[in-house]
Amino acid sequence: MPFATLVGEAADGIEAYQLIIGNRPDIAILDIEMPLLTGLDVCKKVMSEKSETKFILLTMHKSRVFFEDAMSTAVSGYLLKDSAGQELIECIETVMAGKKYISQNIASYLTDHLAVANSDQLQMVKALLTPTEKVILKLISEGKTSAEISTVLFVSPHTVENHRGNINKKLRLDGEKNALLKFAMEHKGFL
Amino acid sequence: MPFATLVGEAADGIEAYQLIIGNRPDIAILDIEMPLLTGLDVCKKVMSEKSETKFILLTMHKSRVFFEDAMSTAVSGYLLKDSAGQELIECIETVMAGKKYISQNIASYLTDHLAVANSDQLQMVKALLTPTEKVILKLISEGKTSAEISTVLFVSPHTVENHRGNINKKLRLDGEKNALLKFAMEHKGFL
DNA sequence: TGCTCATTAGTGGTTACCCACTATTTCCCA
DNA sequence: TGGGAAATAGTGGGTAACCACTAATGAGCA
Repeated sequence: MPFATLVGEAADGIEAYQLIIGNRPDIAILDIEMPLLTGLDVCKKVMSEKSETKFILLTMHKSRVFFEDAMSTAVSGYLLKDSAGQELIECIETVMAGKKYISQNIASYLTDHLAVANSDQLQMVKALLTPTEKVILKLISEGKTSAEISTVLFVSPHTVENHRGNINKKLRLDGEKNALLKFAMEHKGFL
Repeated sequence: MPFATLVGEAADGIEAYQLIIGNRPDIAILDIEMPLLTGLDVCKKVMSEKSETKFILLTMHKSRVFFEDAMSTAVSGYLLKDSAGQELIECIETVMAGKKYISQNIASYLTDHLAVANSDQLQMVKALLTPTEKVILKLISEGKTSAEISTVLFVSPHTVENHRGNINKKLRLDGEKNALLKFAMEHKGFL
């Protein structure tokens, strides 16, 4: 990054949008929490107009919703304000090189969040389910039907259904129809 | 981290395992690619014996399979060999503080991987589905049944079923029973 | 104005999942 | 050696998802 030119600063989202459209910078660094338009709104609006501008978003919160939204909007960088000072240069360089960069804090938050899936009901899985039941749960998480599972395990479909029932009871997946499938898919990768 | 004592180095997985069991270090830094036992194998083996040792894994590959495996084994740190030099100290400090640390490179790989979900069928979603169909798909991804969706949208259950059928046709989710639910849950967060 | 598409609503039928039982065999452990 | 857990297999019944139709209404467009 030999040169860096600051084309402007904006007080709110609309101003930011106009600045970006007017100057077409390589990189726009936006606060998610902005008046009028959020950083994400600006980002989406600009991207819908075939801009080459790459976006780095700053946020105060480790909000999962914002993060997932940002990721699906193909944002290039995502920084927590806490760490923006130390990481900003590295982030800009990474983004200029065409790669993505997310805050180390967010990264650890993500793994923590994954670890969250490790608590509650996943504890029950490990504690309560028998080996066969765990295998079946894993196969369910891969989208297999009871019939398919029965052919994989060389057992009767009835047996698989029976195990499903037992798993449902143990995990308190009461009532609703595809509760087990939903549970299995939500915890995919941790079974 | 005032003091650091190196309790030993190992040439293969079994040696590493014996060293860890014999010395009970605070942190074990393991190569995933090792002879006899992989770093993950060693990690699992030690953890099954109620050890307090925390694990940092090194790998050459950005393999998703290994990463997910490591995460579900509650590994504390995960570094690419490329960046191990710069990141190792920070990683150790983070892990000693009880938090998790994953390579910046892996983090960006993960976001890239999320972006992968953006291709193929998700393109079809955006291109082919009508607004109402997208809304319904999103509600399905949240685990709602057709009946629940019909009450949310103030329409007949038949209408919802009808939309489901159309979505299935457009996305070529032929045949299998809960194909739409599976698709919706797999792409949760990107609808 | 006619055409298409989206949305709405319905009928009828199949299948997969779930629920509540019973029952046998095997294996481990007190 | 008896008791309990796990795996196996079955019967019977309910509901949700899917499949294949038909059909009316309204919006947008050539």
